[in-house]
Parts: sequence; structure tokens; C-alpha cells
Amino acid sequence: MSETPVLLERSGKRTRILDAAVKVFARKGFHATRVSEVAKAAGVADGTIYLYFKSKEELLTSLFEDRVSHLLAYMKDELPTLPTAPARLRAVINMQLGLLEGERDLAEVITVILRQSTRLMKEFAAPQFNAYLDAIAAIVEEGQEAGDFRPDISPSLTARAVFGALDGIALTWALGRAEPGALARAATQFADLLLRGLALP
Amino acid sequence: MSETPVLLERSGKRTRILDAAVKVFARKGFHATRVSEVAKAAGVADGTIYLYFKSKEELLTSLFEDRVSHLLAYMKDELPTLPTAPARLRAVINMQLGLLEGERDLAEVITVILRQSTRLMKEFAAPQFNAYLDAIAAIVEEGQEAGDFRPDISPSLTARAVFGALDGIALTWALGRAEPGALARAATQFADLLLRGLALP
Amino acid sequence: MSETPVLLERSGKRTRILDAAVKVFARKGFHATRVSEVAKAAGVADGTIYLYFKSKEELLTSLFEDRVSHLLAYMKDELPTLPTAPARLRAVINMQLGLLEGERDLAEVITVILRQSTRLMKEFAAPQFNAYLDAIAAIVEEGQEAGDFRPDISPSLTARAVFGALDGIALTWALGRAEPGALARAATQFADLLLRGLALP
Amino acid sequence: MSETPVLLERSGKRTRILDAAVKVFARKGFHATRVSEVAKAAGVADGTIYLYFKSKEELLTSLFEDRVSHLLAYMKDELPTLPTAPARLRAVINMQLGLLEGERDLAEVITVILRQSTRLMKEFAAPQFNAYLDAIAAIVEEGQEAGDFRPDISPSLTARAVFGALDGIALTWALGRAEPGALARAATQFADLLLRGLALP
DNA sequence: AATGAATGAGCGTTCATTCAT
DNA sequence: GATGAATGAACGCTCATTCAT
Repeated sequence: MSETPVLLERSGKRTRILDAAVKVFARKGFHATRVSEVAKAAGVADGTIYLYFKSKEELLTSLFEDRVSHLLAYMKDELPTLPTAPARLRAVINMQLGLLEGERDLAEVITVILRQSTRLMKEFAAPQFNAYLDAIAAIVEEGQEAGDFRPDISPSLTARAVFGALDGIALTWALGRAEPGALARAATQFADLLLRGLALP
Repeated sequence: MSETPVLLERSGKRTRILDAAVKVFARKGFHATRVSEVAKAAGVADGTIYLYFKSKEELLTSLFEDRVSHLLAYMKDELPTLPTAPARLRAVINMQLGLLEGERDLAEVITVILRQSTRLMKEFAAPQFNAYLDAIAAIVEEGQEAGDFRPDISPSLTARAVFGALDGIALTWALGRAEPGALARAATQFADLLLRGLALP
Repeated sequence: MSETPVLLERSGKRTRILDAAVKVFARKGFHATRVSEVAKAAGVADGTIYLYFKSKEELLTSLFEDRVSHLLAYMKDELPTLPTAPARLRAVINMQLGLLEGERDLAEVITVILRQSTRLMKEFAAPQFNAYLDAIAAIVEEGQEAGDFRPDISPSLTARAVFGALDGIALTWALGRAEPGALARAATQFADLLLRGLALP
Repeated sequence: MSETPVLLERSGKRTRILDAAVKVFARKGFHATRVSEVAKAAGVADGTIYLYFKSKEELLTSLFEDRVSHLLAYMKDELPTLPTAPARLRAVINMQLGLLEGERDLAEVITVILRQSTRLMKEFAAPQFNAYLDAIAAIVEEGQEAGDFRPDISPSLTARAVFGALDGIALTWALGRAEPGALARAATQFADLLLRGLALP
């Protein structure tokens, strides 16, 4: 009963292309991947990719946006409902690692591939990245004000350390160390480590 | 008996090329940098680069090896002389951040550029990276055995988190956030945070 | 028995496409024009164009044929009714320039765009072009036999010069030099110049 | 004894490429010619062309500039030394046709191929073309003031007609009509025709 | 050793054309 | 007939690498 879709999208072709892109990018890296390889993996013609994405680079961008949108939505909607800063911090940790659990390819794309396009990294990812850091720093600050966290540690430094630690955990996991399913356990342990470190003496 | 390399090296041309490479790679990224640009920045002809390095990729590899060799030597020679695991962990932190302090370009190359060559990342950097992680994990393990660190946290996880946190700190610093000179302060704060987190209850 | 085309044509869609093509070709040139642009300007779908024309090139061909058919018909039907060679030559001049007067786009298509497809120029336009030249040469020859024109000038050369001159006049007019409405005046002046040059001493 | 050349140019590689380009462009047209075909015809690698020319389009531009520079130089240096307007007009005619005599390929490039790149035609060729027309118009005007030419014919119209006629003559010659060597004869006849037409009654 | 002109494989992207609906 | 999403062949250009000097 529906009229024609707004633009293309009848079949899940866009989705198929994105799914193919994660796989191929993860295996070969961004620059070493030819657009025609993504097309073949997606089962579409080379040109079809350009009906859905402006360029190879935009394909990577869209991938990132598409997969991370849940995460950002969660940050906006769910986090504020948690009562304390420690709970919120724990939630962020679970979320960032949970996003990747079971999606090794995606993990590799986000931790490694995304950094392969300098332009993309500086113009596109950096702002989102900074916003994410700011959100974490805000939680730390609130915890300090509420007396949950020791006040002598820079929230911004903490944010960067937390993000980096999670990224590092995901990176080694993606590159093949650590057993599958380990991310959940890692999340708990890291949260313990961090919250203990942040606790008042 | 001399440690000096077998070939070339008289004129320091190899060094000039490496120095130029750090600068140009940091500014433009690995893939976006043309070999001819490095040549021009080093004041040599394009072909000359190939007298000292087998390929553009090997140029990046060599850069990494050259700059990180101090760090590895330090790990082998100096660390064991420190009496306790906490002291050794603190030293590693100071070292990794200290390597980069004052060398923003190098920091960017190691935190960002190195990941731009997938092959390099997987074949070359990963082993060294793992060795580094193992060294950190060993310290944690020793600390746990000595009763300095709580025993319920995976040394390997800790290693990855520590490396990632330091890398994340360096990354944001390299990309322009945080004031210059902040790395030293960051090192102290992070060490406090970490050691408190690791301490026995 | 009807002269109307066998297929299609009811809706005047073919005409709409041709009209759109003149405009777009004139503005952007043959190669720089995308079929989809003509389609959009004509208000039809891309594929529709292929119901009326076999290819982009045939679109240009048809355009030429369609617009020039009047001219060729005129040459066959009206010219012979004129009594003298000078009168016929003057008529040809008025006709060739008159065809374009008020149709700047068409003028540009014929003087410039037509030459942009080498194949079209050599295989399609050349024969028609030669027929046209021959017709002019015939007039000159008749004039020489009738004693109206000096006999020492090659009719074929004259034909080429006349066509070229008219084409050159139209070209500069189409490209923006010379005021609108100038073509009629130009026709008269050029006819004076030519007939004087051809006259017996 | 000479030092290294200013930029490349040791061998006549630039010349070889231009020579090859005239031939291939003339045979296949601008758009239908692949850069690799020009390279092969010139006996150089594809990439070499880009050491001498910025783009395929600039190759055509350079061709035009290179070949027409003699003509422009002649217009500036020699024409003014001729005593009367009729002599100067005759000289222009001989020159324009003489440029092409014996260079059928060049003739085709100038009369046909040059018009195949719309951008080139409008941005590059048009100004030079207009300058050329102005030069011819100036001669006609001088002739009128000196009483050599009838005053009732527009110099600018005449210039366009002359250029067009010569272009048309060259075009048919280039496309295969008219015997070789005919251009010289054509020049004389056309000059007679034109000067008679311009003469005072 | 040093040079830098020359090489040529490689690839992102466009767009005329097709065809399932 | 009409549509427009899909196709995939085609090509200009770049740049790491080589090698004659």
C-alpha cells in the first residue's frame, strides 16, 4: 500500500552494501580495499554503490554513523535515568564494549580502519569523538561534586584515559588476542579497576 | 666491533630522511604523503630514499623502530633495577608519555599514522606491541604475587587498559586538545588513578 | 497512407525531448550533456528517451535532421522557381541565416555542437553537407553559363566559401558577438559583397 | 657544454607527444581519443604525458598554441610592412590557408577538433579568435578610409565572413574533398572574389 | 652514492543504456 | 507506454618505484 520510497531503498541494498563494507574493510583496511570488492561482496554492481554513497570515503563515514548511532542515542536517552555517577560510568563502559561484542569486524573498523583516512579522522570523527569525551568527563565531574569520586583527578584526563583503555581493550580483542566473549568480563573488571581508582580514599 | 651500520650513513642522510618523514607523515598521514614530498622535505632526490629504505612502508617501519628502540632498551635495562611493581608501573607510564612529550609529530605518527597501513599494523607492529603488553602484564603479575596489587584483576586486561589509556591520552594531546607540557602532569595523575585502582582493598 | 510516424508521437513527447535537447546541448555542449539532464529538462524519465531515440548520438542526429528538413525542402521546392542565379544565391543566403534568426540555441547546435561528435560529423553530416554544397555550386555554375557570373572562379570553391562565411557569421552571432536581429542585415550585406565579387567585370 | 635544461626537455619528448597528438586527434576526435593512444603513438608511457601537460585538455590547448603562434607572430610583425589594405588582406588569406597546406591533420584539429571541447572553445579559443577577427576588421576599415574599399559594408561582418569562408574551405579540404595542393589556388581565387566584392563600384 | 625523468599498473568514478515493474 | 534503479564498461590521472646517467 505504500507509495514509492523517498529515495531508492526498496530492497535493503543500502544495508547490504554497508554489511559488505564492514567485512571487507576489516579484512583489508580502507585504502587496500577496492570499491569493486565491496560491490562484489554486496552482490551489486560497482556503480550501484554510488547511488547510495557519494564516495568510498562516505561509505566509511556512513558505516560509522550507522553503527554508532545506537550508542549516541543511548547516551542521550538512557544514561540520565541512572541515579549515580558510578552507575553511569559503568554503563558507558558496558555500552562501548557491548557495541563491539560479537562484531569483531565492526570493532576493527572502529578501532583501526577509521583512523586510516586522515581527512575523515580530522574532519568527521574528531568532533564526535570529542563530544563523547565531554560526556564522559561530565559524568566524572558530577561524581566529584556528589562526593562519589575523589576531586583531585582531572575529569578530562579521566575521560581520555577511559576511552583509550576501552579502545585498547577492543583493539587487542579485534586483532586476535583474548578469547571471544571476553569483552563482557573485561568490562566488569575494568569498571572495578576504574571505580576503585576514582573512589575517595 | 662498531655499532654503526654497515652501509652508508656517513652523511647522515638516512637520519635526515627519517626526520623529514616524521614531519610530513604527521601533517598529512601515511597514504596522503607522497614519497616525493618526503624527499623534498629531506632535501634529497626521490630515488635516494630507495637507497636507504626498500619502500614507502619500510620508511614508516624504520621510523617506528628507530624511535621506539630507546623505549624498548629502557624496558630491558632500567626497569628491572626498580625495586617494586608499583614503581615499575609508574616508570612505564612516565616513559611512554615522556617519549612523546616535546615530540608532537612523533606522537601523532605512533598513535595515528601507524594504524594507517593495515599490513604494517598486523605484520610488523602487532608483535612488538604484544611484547610490550606482555612486559606490562608481567609487572602486574609480579605485583600481585608480591601482595602489592589486588589479585582479582587480569594482568593481561590491565596491560591492555594501561596501554590504551596512555595511547588515548597521547592521541588527544597530539590532535590538539590539552595544553603543551600537560603530559607530565597527566602521567602523574594517571599513575595515581591506576595504582589506587590496583591497590589491595 | 498518412505521413505521420508509425509509432508513438501522440503526446508530442518526441518533440518535447528534441526541444529540451536543443536547449541543453546549446548550453553545455554535446559531450558535457548527460542524457539524464535532457530527460529532466523534457520532464520525462531517462529511459523514455530511448523509446524515441536509439542513442544520445541519434538524438543529436534527429535534432539536426528535424530542424534542417525545412531548409532542404525549401531548396528542392522553392529555389527552382526563382528566375536567375543571383536571385537564387541571395535566397540561399537569406534562408541559411533566416533559419537561425531567433533561434540562438539552434544556431549554436548547428555551428558548434554538431562538430563535437566526430563520428556524426564524418558519417552523417558530411553527406548532407556535401549535397548542400553541391546545390550551391550548381547555382553558381548556372549563373556562369547564363553569363551572370564571371567564369574564372571555381563554383565548388565558391560554394565552400559561401557556406563557410555564413557559418562563420552565424557562429559569432551564436557565441554572443553582434546584436540580435543583425542576421537579416548581415544577410543583405553579405549577399551584396558576394554578388559584386561574382559579377562580370 | 650546456647545463641541465630548465625543465625536462632533454630529448624532444614534448614535441614527439604533440606530433602524436595531432595525428591521433585528427583521426579519432578529441573525446574518442584515449590518452594512452597518444602515449603509444608518441612512444612514451602514459604517465610521461603528464610530465609535460597538465591534462588531456591542456594537450589540445598546447597543440593549438604551439602551431598557431607562427601565425600570430606573422600578423604582428609582417602585416604592417605591407603598403595597402588589399595587399594585407591577400596576405592574411594566404597565411591562414598556407598554415594548413601540407598539414591535413593540423587543419582538421583546428577546424573541427578544437570545437569539441566546449570549455576550451569558450574560455581559451574564443579570445584568440576574437583578436584575430578584430585584426581583419581593422584592415578592412583602413581600406575603407584609404578609399580602397567600398564604405557601405561592415568591417566586422566582413571579418567574420572572411574567417568563416577560409575555415569552410579548409574544413572541406581537411575532410577529404578537393585535391591536395588546392589550397594555394583556392587562396588566390578567394582573394580575387573578395577583393572584387570589396572594391569601389 | 645521487639524481630525477620515465615508467605503467592500478583504481575511483561517471554515465549511456537496459529492463523489471 | 513510462519509469528510474541498476548496471558495468571505460578512462583520466596518480605516484611508488626503477634505472640510465
